[in-house]
Amino acid sequence: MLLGTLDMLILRTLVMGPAHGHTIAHAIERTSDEVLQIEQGSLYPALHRLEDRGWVSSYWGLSENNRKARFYRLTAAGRKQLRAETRRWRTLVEAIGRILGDTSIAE
Amino acid sequence: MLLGTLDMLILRTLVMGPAHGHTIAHAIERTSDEVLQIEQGSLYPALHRLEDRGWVSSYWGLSENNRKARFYRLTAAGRKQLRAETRRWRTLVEAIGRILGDTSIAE
DNA sequence: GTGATCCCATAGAACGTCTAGGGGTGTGGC
DNA sequence: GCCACACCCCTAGACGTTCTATGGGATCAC
Repeated sequence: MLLGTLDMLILRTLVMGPAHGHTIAHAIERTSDEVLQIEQGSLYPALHRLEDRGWVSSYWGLSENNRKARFYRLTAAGRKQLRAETRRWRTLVEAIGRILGDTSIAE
Repeated sequence: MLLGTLDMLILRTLVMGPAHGHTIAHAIERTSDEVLQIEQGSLYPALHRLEDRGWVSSYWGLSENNRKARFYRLTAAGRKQLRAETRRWRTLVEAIGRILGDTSIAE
């Protein structure tokens, strides 16, 4: 019901420009104040999945540390997908918020 | 990463008092303005899971429509679990919100 | 007595994620 | 020169939740 959120986070991160896996993971962890932890075993399958679906494209390059790294770039389709997923996410959060309620009964 | 949200919603629904599966599902769907759809194939496994973990207890009774129905009641442990899951949920939503940003770049 | 609605349930597939590995390469200290 | 360490990529297999598909029984309206 709420799977696939990682995909959205990756796509969102790539809006800032192309990046490689290691960087993407750190960016997400840092921006979330370490709340979100991105395991490598989740990250790379996700990147490959996104590429298979045409939402990102990739190329080999050199990292800031002079190491071989695969960079990912957002495609037009990926941008569209991001918009759709973001909308859906906000809708879901709002809906769940209505159920949890504003009160502190369950808080 | 975000699985198990259904459990939280069920527990939250049971705060209002004991209920049976059919009612729980409808309550969640109605409160969410039909955004959330609860499939029976997700609902019943979830209820059994919650009972196995001691977060709800169940008993047979009669529904408002005079039909045999299994009612679920929140336990003390379930209440505690709900508080924990709700806190975690809010933390996650906030973290993801920081990544999505307030701007409309990706909106 | 037929159809619709209510109610419970499960098997099996699907999917994303995690655990637990494996490997290669540049950098800095000794 | 060598070693430790951080950087960087990758995958197999297990796991947990959810969905699809299906089954059955019981009550009510007509």
